[in-house]
Amino acid sequence: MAKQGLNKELVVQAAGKLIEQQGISRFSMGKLARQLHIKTASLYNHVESLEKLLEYVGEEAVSQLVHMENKAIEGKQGDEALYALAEAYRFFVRDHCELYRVIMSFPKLDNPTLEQEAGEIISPVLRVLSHYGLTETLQFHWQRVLRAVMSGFAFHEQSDGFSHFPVERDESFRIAIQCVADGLRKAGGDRQ
Amino acid sequence: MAKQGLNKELVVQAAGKLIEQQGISRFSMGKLARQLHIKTASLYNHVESLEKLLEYVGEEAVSQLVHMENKAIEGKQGDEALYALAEAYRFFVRDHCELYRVIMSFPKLDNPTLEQEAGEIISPVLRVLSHYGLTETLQFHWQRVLRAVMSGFAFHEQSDGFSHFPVERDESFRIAIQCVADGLRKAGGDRQ
DNA sequence: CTTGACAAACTAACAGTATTAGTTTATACT
DNA sequence: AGTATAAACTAATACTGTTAGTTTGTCAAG
Repeated sequence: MAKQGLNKELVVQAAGKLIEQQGISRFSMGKLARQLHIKTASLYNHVESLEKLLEYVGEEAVSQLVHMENKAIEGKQGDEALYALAEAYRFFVRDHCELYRVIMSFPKLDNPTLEQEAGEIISPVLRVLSHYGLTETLQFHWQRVLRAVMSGFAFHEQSDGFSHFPVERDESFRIAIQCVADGLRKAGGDRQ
Repeated sequence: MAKQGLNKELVVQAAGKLIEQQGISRFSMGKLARQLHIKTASLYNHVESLEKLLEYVGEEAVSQLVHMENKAIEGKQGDEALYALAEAYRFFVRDHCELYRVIMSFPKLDNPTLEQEAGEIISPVLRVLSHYGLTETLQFHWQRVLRAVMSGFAFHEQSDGFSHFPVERDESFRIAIQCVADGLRKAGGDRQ
């Protein structure tokens, strides 16, 4: 009624906040609408559907993650950059686990926008790998390896599959990244 | 009406099949009931809720996965066992990706039954690690590393975050596991 | 200043969701 | 043969996302 200056960006932003607060499982169009002081149906003036909305929220979250990764590695090289990258990923998942769930629940990345964003996602990873003297082919392979380690570790840590063991998770993380660092040196060593 | 011999096990089993066929996003109590030729409300004679049902389906899926892992590594040692374990994990996720989504979507593993099953999950991993001469502490750390690599790789491969690169995913996988194998040898080497 | 266009809110309705309470019914055991 | 019990049922509730059609507010052109 009051016709506030509401648009798609603000709706997506509010959705992200609500998901982060209450968890994705308790999120609904109705709750989002109430938070914005409009009726549920009015949301459809700004987003096409719940599915699309979650896609937008996910894209926004990925952008944030990539931004933090890039900030973390700037000015760094070699193992220092590698650790900084992995740590940024880990802390993002820790601090925004519900948003991370949204990203992970995407069915398939056949979306053109996401496909474009895939380049963004990989960019900081390739930047870190560039200091290890890999062939282009090996860069593609190791980019997969590194991303698998980062996301696998972050996911398990977040879902508590790790907790009840009598060893520090920080140390497990250090060992995991060190393992990748050693592998990278071995793979690129003969060209440096 | 016909009062078939329906019980919790059969319901969970049918739910798993339906999820695998149609995908978790298209699953509902109504569809499951129709498949079983009963009314939706009758399902609640066998399971407490949708959430619980998915928990049971997930537990069943984890059991299957662990069984395949154990079968894959039996009679093998060292790197051969390591590769066999990781491959079993990878192929399970590839062949049952919708069930894998159910497992991954568990909020937190504070469930006592899941906590118990956590031992099962880790058992084949520890068995593989036992050949590398690690201290007990290091075994706990490397169990986390290995599981992170396996699930991280499988997840990314399944969600297509890997596909559009001009290098083979099999080779990326080989490199990832080789990296862990080298790391394990380095970590356990001084005690063997 | 009025008119018109347009976006953004609304109401009303629909089909689908999980779930509960209360009731019938078939089977198995005393 | 009678009864207890588990498993089906019907009916109802409160929510879910979504669409169509309608009112309303704002901004720009005549």
